[in-house]
Amino acid sequence: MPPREPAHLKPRKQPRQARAVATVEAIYEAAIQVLLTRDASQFTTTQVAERAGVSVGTLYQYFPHRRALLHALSRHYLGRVADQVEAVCAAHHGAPPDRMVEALVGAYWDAKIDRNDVARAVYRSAVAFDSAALMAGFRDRLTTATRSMLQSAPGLTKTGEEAISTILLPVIFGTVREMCEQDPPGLVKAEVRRELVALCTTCLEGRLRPGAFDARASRD
Amino acid sequence: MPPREPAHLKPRKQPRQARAVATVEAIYEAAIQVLLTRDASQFTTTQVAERAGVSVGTLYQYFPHRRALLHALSRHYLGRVADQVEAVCAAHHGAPPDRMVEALVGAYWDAKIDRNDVARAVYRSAVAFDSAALMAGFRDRLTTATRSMLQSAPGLTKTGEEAISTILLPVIFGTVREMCEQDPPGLVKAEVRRELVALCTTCLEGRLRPGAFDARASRD
DNA sequence: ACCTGAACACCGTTCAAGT
DNA sequence: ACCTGAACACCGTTCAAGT
Repeated sequence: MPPREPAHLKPRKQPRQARAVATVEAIYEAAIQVLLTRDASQFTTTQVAERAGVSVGTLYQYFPHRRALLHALSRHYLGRVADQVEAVCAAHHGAPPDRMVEALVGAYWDAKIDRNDVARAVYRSAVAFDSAALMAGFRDRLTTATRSMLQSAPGLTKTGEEAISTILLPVIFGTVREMCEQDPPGLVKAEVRRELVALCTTCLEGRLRPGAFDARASRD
Repeated sequence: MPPREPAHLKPRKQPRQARAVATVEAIYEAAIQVLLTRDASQFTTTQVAERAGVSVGTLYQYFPHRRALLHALSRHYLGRVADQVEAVCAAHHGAPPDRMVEALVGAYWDAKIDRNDVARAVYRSAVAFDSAALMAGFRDRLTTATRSMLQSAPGLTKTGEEAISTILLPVIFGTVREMCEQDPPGLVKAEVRRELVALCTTCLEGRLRPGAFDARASRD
């Protein structure tokens, strides 16, 4: 379980009946749509409620204020991405280092880029209000999962693992974010993804003890 | 000269007298301060005007609406960053490839991280309203400057230059952005910067024609 | 338990009046 | 040429009334 959110951002109450669940789902979906319109300052509770097909009062039954809605939306989405990346990392414990990197970049890339629209909406909402704590928690989860995977790598020293975690994650997070926001043609994205994997792999190989290269040589 | 901005975002009029120039400066400064408060949705014209020590009416004399103010602020700042990077790129035409990379990363890093507060404010304003065109123009300027520098590199083939431009800039932009927003301790930042330069240099070296390594070997 | 929508305070924007 | 601040429309949020 991630840490509880601060009281002022907590959802006001949980839906109990089925139609209430549907209402909350509709509000989330509407929020994403509205966030993706040109001017994010048009993200008004009125707009969201209207698009969700409920009255403002209903929205305020579940979310104490606009920021709480944005917070819940980001939390929901970032949690899912973290789940996916954690699973992939866990599945690659003990794998050859280059496979680890490929898996990590791939998992994060897919989670973000495949739902490009949601990712962009969340990036927007994340700056529209202050979500530093939320993002920090997200980064922590991925950092922990990554480091624990890397620590299981054959031939990677402890200092090598530390150094690499410092640079690897900012590079991956940052590059993927750039792709989400620029949203270039598919071919360019594919090239960037390939190059990113290559870049990170090279970076990792520089940290391996000499003998450990063998684990890789057997592949291509 | 960069391309003209769309009519609806143009500043309403230019200050002519000295006190008017001071007024506009004060508005920019106040806007940055307000953008840096916890909740960016509190970026209200009332707040900005109050902090700048002028009345709302004055603000609206120069900026037709809130978004135009944000746009002008970003434009002003991004223009300065692009100027700096372009100058550094121009100064390194014909330099050894690894010096080029170091200079490029360094120039971009310094421009962003040294004025961390302004950079964060601009990142916020850039998503608060739709600034896709502004950002695209900024990227284009830096891409052009970078490619023209790299084309002058001894031993770099044309396809090598293209491939590297595709990956190099997203990685640098993305990583620096992560650092601006996380704002980790100085030591961590220094390490990330060092590693980023190393990463990009390695990436570049992989594209050089064999003989060209000599240009580097003579350094360390 | 859930939903509604009128009501109030506040912010974006305008404009008539001032120096 | 520049500045002011009251005025109007609209959005965030509440709450009394409904099923």
